[in-house]
Amino acid sequence: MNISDMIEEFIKDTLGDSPKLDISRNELANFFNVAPSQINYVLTTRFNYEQGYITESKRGGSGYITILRANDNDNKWLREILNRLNNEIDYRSACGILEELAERDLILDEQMEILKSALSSNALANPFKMENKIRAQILRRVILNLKKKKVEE
Amino acid sequence: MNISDMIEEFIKDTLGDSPKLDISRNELANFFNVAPSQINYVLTTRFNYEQGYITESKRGGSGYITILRANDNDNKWLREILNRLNNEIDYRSACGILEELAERDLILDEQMEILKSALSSNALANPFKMENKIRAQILRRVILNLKKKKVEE
DNA sequence: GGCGAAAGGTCAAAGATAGTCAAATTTATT
DNA sequence: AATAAATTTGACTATCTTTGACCTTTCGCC
Repeated sequence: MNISDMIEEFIKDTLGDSPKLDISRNELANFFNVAPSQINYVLTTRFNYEQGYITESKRGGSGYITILRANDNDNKWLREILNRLNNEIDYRSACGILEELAERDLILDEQMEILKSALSSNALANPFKMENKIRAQILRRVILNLKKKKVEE
Repeated sequence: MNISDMIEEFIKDTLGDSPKLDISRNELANFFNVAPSQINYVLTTRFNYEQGYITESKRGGSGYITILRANDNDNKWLREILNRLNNEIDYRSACGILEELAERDLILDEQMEILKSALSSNALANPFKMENKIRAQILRRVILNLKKKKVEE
């Protein structure tokens, strides 16, 4: 386990169940005997949005870094998208949204890819009834895509 | 017996009965006095998926290679699953399959999670027609889950 | 308001691992 | 012996971590 991992663990332990934690970059760096910028490294690699965290900070005298569990209820864009999704959406548009989601680091590229396969016409074809049937088809398509990838490699 | 065979034997001995083993590529190479890339050679020729193993690794400071036993007959298993998916499948079973897929490193954990949300009853409810409607619902559910996750953690 | 100290931020270089690929060598087959 | 297959090596690449020099923002004091 390297130092970044230990700092990550320390922060998570200290955070515990609470929704937010204030730290002092310099103190933390000092405690672990690393360059202050390594704290930034840990934050960007392990406490980013994708991992479910958001950080805020202030510089200058009595500066701080706050680590928050991400809660993006007020993301306008997401709300708009959700509205649009009350209706239909074709495959191309769905892909567009997925790409935006990935662009904004709300999902991983891998997740985007796998969802594209889940949402492809191929997967959703069967037009009539039955959640279970459709779900089976989606899963089937996902697995077929996995196999294809394997063959291609 | 050539060196690759000896490395293979060494790894298998060290692995013993346990399901996984961490090694350091450089240390191992050093121990056997071979080029580090020979470790990769041994891994790809003797510890690959067909032989019942899966490997994971991380580069950089305190990097590692993990050797895991793969469950046998994955291909057979995949084929069975695909057969089953010609019919219906309920949410619990689908999750079971997804977990197996992740367990066997056929999909990432993140992909498993996102597919679970794509396949939830919530997502597939609307029983009647229209690929596009259902797709919209799936995407909607995925995004809602993104939002929920941040709150729950 | 201006200045300087006290935070935190950025970015690129250096260090530490692991991966890839193809050439060279050795071993097995025909 | 000739050819094919497996092994061994090394140069080059990719990724993750650690460090440090330099930049920006904020606050308190004059």
